[in-house]
Amino acid sequence: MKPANTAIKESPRANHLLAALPAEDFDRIAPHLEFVSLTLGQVLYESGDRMTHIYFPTTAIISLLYIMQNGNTAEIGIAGNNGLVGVALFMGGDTTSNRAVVQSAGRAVRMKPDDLRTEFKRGGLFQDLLLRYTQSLMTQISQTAVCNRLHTVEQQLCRWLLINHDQLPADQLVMTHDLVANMLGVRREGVTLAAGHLQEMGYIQYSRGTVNIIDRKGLEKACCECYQVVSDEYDRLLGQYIRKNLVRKSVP
Amino acid sequence: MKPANTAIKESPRANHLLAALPAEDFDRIAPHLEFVSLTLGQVLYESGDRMTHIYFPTTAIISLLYIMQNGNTAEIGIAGNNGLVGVALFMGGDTTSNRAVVQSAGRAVRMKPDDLRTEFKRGGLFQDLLLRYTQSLMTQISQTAVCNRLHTVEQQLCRWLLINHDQLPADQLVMTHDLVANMLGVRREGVTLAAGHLQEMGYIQYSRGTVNIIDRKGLEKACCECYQVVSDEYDRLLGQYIRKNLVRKSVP
DNA sequence: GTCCGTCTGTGTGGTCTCGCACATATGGAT
DNA sequence: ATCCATATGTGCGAGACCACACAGACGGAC
Repeated sequence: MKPANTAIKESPRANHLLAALPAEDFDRIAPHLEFVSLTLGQVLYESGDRMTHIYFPTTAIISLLYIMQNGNTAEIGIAGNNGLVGVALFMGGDTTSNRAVVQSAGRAVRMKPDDLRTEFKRGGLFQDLLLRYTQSLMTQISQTAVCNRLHTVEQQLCRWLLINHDQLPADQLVMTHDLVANMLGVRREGVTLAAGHLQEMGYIQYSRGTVNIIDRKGLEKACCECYQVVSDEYDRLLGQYIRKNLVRKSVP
Repeated sequence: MKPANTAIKESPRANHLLAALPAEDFDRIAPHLEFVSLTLGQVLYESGDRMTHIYFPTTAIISLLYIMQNGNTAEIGIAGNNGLVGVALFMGGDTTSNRAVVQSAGRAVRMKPDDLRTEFKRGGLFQDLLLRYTQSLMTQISQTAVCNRLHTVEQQLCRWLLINHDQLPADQLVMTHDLVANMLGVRREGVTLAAGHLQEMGYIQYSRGTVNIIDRKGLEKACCECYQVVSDEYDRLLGQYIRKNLVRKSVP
């Protein structure tokens, strides 16, 4: 169920985008990469902040959260070892109107804006990868919009669990109902209810802040189509670049 | 209320992104632009279709619609004379998982993918503009996600009316409740109710497929913050490039 | 003027989610 | 072992939206 090779997790190459670069490109970029450890709840940047780095998670998972004026929150995207955080740095805006917060503690490599932009301007494969990833992120956000409109809390919880499971080496997630509620933009009680049902069905097993994925297939069945759509689109956009031994769990 | 200069509507420069280009860049691109008339309901591309052109609307408005497997629909973004349709062509994916449909009949200029990519690869201001616009589109989609989760149909209807109003020369929109319902991903009756209330408040006046914006300020007050957030972010990202005489109605 | 398709108004009952209140359970700290 | 902060379970009334059904109103075609 988990990738056999754990040693690779200690390299920047544990990030799938960086892993997709040929040695020539990677070697040029590598000196500009800095390893950092990220703790649960850590904020990488606030809405409107000028970003200080672009992050390529290796084992951490980062949430992109929107915070309403009244304090309500809703997640619009997630990036783990299959992505990056900080598209605004190469898209040109330097900031975005959301917060990036560490969802699951772990490590990432990061890069300074100037180094990033220099490399981006070269216009080669690195640029292609970043732009393609950005498009896949747009798909993810779009699908979140649709999902928010049309699907139940339980379906969305399934989707959220699957997305996070994809980026983790194990079948255990660290998350309280309250935390997930903030991500999904719903009440804590709603999550308790949905999670209770999923546990009853035998798909997950949870207690006090940890959730174990017992039956992934079950979750996939209980989920709306949104998970698969985003997953497929990521594969279509980036699958050709991503090394085979690093493809996600969900691939058959 | 409407721009004084209507002659400019007949030029590709009626599109704000094209208008932002210095003569030197524009003259190089102009020979590759083709004027087209778009009719209400026309589909520019289907989900998964390889796009045949990138479109820069001059007077038309295009909706980006997601269609669920069960036929439900929800709009994820809109592009009028302040934007473009077909970001996937320069982002690298060539297709997206949504449908682009003409929301308001009018004209646009379009460009072939190869010509577009050639110009994009030059890496100058044109590339900057396209990437910045893409980031603003991401903001729009993000905000749609949040709005779908947290706001009422009436608030969303206000937002939708304001966005469309911004791109139109007059204060009249052609739209049935049913059409808007498909855009917002809600029931037709829900739109009737919300529209009835807005009419009662004296903000709009409608009958059989046309809506007149009577009191824009009123709509802005009845709206959620989402409209302003997206509007401000567009200005931040692109305002510096857009010619002053073409800025949107909402600017004070 | 008449007809007919389309657009809009309204009602009923059901489901989902909300906000709030409070009870219970768990695991770490002492 | 005990305590306590945190996490989870549950109940209740309200509101928003749903699906479905059907009535009325308008406007273009003839």
